[in-house]
Amino acid sequence: MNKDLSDRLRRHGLHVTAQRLAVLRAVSEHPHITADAVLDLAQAELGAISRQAIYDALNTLADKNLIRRIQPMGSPTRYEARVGDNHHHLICRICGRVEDVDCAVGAAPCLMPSDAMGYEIDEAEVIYWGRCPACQAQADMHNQT
Amino acid sequence: MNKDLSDRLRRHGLHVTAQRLAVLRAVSEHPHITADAVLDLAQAELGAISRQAIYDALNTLADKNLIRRIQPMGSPTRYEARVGDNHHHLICRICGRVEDVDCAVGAAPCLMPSDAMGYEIDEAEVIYWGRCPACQAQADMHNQT
DNA sequence: ATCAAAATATTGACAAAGTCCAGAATATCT
DNA sequence: AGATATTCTGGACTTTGTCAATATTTTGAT
Ligand SMILES: [Mn+2]
Ligand SMILES: [Mn+2]
Ligand SMILES: [Zn+2]
Ligand SMILES: [Zn+2]
Repeated sequence: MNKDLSDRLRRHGLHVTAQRLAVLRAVSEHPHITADAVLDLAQAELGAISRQAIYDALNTLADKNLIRRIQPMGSPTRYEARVGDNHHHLICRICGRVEDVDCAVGAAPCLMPSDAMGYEIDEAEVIYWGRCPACQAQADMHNQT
Repeated sequence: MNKDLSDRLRRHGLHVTAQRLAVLRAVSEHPHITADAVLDLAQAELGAISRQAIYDALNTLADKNLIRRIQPMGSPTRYEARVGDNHHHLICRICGRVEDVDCAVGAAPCLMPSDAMGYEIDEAEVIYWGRCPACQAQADMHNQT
């Protein structure tokens, strides 16, 4: 319930506000959600909340690592509350579906590129692009002779 | 020279125009360039070219796989002419530098996630995030006691 | 409970990166 | 030369997000 979310905020040194709770709940319950969709959910929950408060909350939560951003090409930034496991994503080129994928080799193996060139790497962001089963079926329909 | 670029266009079924040549040259000679920078270079080369023509050319070239888009967080879309080798990128969180990195394990090994979930995967996009050597040095300066 | 300081939220303007439009003009290919 | 493809103009418009000044809320110490 709210106790859980409040604690998460407090543990990270953040004031607990209705706005942040609504945003954190929206992201927790809807993985890979856009800021716009968060706004809709939060407005439904609170009656009113400013767009700026949404962005403030999302940015603060991301800064404090309570949530994570992903930014697929051609889509606005998306947010998820599943953090700390360096998991990857699988995105359909046709319909935009996003799936979570566990790290391919084990615990964050992808942090090791073939040559780090002196960089101090803290994250490997991996997106697999393809066509989801539904969109494949759809395409097959179309190709029927 | 121009012969090379023209052939690349023709081979992909595209009309050869001064605008497309200028755009393709800009991208080929400046890996990870932004649309805005392409506009500057093309204007310098041709005297005049519309912003719309830049985007038309970039989108057409990307559609035909003559160039590739990458879209790092917090930066506008970037374009590069190095295609077909599924190479990765290393980006500095501080200054935004972008480096090419060869595929980690061999020939596009990353196309295999731990579980493809029925997706038909055609690309694995990998971005390593970190701090470049210069930005590390800068930070160290600051931390000097 | 009360109160002040610090942190947040609201509001409205603003900005960046693109897209869309639609007819007229031009260039390319065969 | 003729058919087709591309570009130009240039403003309006959209989406995603930030900025800055002001108002409100939260927190922790009385
Ligand atoms: Mn995820
Ligand atoms: Mn590259
Ligand atoms: Zn799909
Ligand atoms: Zn750097």
